[in-house]
Amino acid sequence: MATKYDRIAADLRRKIQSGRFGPGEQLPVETALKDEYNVSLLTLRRALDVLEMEGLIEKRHGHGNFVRTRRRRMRRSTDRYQWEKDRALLTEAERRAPGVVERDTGLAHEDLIFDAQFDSTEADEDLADAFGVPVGTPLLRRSYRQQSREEDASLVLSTSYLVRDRIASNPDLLSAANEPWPGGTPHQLYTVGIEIDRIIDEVTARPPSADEADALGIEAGVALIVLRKTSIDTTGQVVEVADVLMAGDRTQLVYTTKLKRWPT
Amino acid sequence: MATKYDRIAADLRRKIQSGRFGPGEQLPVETALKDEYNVSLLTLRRALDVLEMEGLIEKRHGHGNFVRTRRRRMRRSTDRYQWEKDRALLTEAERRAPGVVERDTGLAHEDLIFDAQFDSTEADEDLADAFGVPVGTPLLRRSYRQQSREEDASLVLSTSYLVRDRIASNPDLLSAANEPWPGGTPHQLYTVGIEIDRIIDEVTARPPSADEADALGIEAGVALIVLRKTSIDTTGQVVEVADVLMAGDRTQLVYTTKLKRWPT
DNA sequence: GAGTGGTCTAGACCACTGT
DNA sequence: CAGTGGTCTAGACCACTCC
Repeated sequence: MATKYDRIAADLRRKIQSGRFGPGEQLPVETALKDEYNVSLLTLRRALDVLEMEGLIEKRHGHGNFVRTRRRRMRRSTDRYQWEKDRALLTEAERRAPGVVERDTGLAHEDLIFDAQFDSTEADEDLADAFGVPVGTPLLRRSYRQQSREEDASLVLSTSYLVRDRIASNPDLLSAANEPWPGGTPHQLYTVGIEIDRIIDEVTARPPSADEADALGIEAGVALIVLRKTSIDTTGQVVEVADVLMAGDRTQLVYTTKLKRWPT
Repeated sequence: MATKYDRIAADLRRKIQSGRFGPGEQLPVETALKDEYNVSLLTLRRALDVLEMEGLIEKRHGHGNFVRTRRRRMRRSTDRYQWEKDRALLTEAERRAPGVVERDTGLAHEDLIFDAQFDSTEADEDLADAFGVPVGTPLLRRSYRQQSREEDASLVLSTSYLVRDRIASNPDLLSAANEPWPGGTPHQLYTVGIEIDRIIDEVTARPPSADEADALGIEAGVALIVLRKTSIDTTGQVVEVADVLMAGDRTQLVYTTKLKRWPT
């Protein structure tokens, strides 16, 4: 037999999906629902937890429980990679034009909060393997946060790693004070003679940890898209490894695969 | 101030990540932990819920709470699309060789459970938009489940849509009895004169609904990768739309983007 | 059957949100 | 300040797992 809270959740789910409770609408208060279903408050709240986890409702402390409305999604397509690379060869004035984030989100520059922090670290086993360098190799770690001002929620949290020795010839690259860098990473690498040849995206998903949920401004019931982006230069060397975290409910990754034609 | 369960969860998290409790190891029983932290059983269990949601521990009813071990991941690369397309031109004997799922998972055919169900439906607004046809257009819906026998957990749940009229010239394509079809969808389409030119993957993530968690054999604390795969033929028409659900903790999608070289 | 986690209750008190 | 959800307790009883 299903549990009480499962049956209550199923009933409410049905009412939401049938439009009995519409998007954005407030559910009856918990004490009323508890009486309606003849259960204890805890059991009723357990049922609501289920729906929250499924992303169907949103709990607002001191306010009420509301049916979730669909969020606007940021589309992040791989076109961005070619676009960003091409931009690296433009003049500085041209590179100062709106960047790749504005392109993905369709938001104006003023609506975005940008934050960068740099520090030094050493390659652990995972990163050493990704870069093909010995464990302990000095790395530059760059943490970025790109947040939409209006929604008060972070869009993207990314941590980028570079092998320190390979970029040290341009000291400007070592300081977060120069961020946001016009032209982005492709241009930064260009200044030290590196051209990116291909980029490998590895995508998984998982629930956010407490810290990540906080940093990304994610509510319960939102999954995390975890993207490891590996950039390889024209000599076949891995030059950048970036771990990118995005809220699953407001992000859509788009990948197009062009297939070779059959022989006629 | 943080809540009691948050502080307990943080303490246990630290102990897990520091190796104080190693992978696969059983945590102390709940009554012991409750006494150790001087809280009620419910509060202690709330702390464990947090860790379960983060995928750090696994609760086994009647047995104990265990530190999660990392799962083996299925890599699903876009190479599969070209590989599958090329296979459509082979002889039937060759097409009967292990298919794309075996290729992704590295599992033998005998280790896989395959299940297909076909039925008829009509294009709703979403699908009509995707196909570029009027709402109400008759569609063939094909639901597939591919499951690993040994892990007793479904790997992939996918729902594929085809415009019925475009494939009806080969009645064999309308019956699930002919699944698994040697050579897969690319060969099926080949029999009605369709060649796929490119495939667009749109990736998002969200928590599973109760049904989906059940169907995919997912535990709490696992996110769902949701992939919409749109196949476009050489005339620019959308020929197949598939919604693919995968467990986020055991799937890794791999996309490689080759960039054009800078002019020298 | 002994030991484990899962569900559920009734009630107290705290914290946040709006007017 | 009234109304909402959030945390916490102590204790009862049920369901699963393994020996």
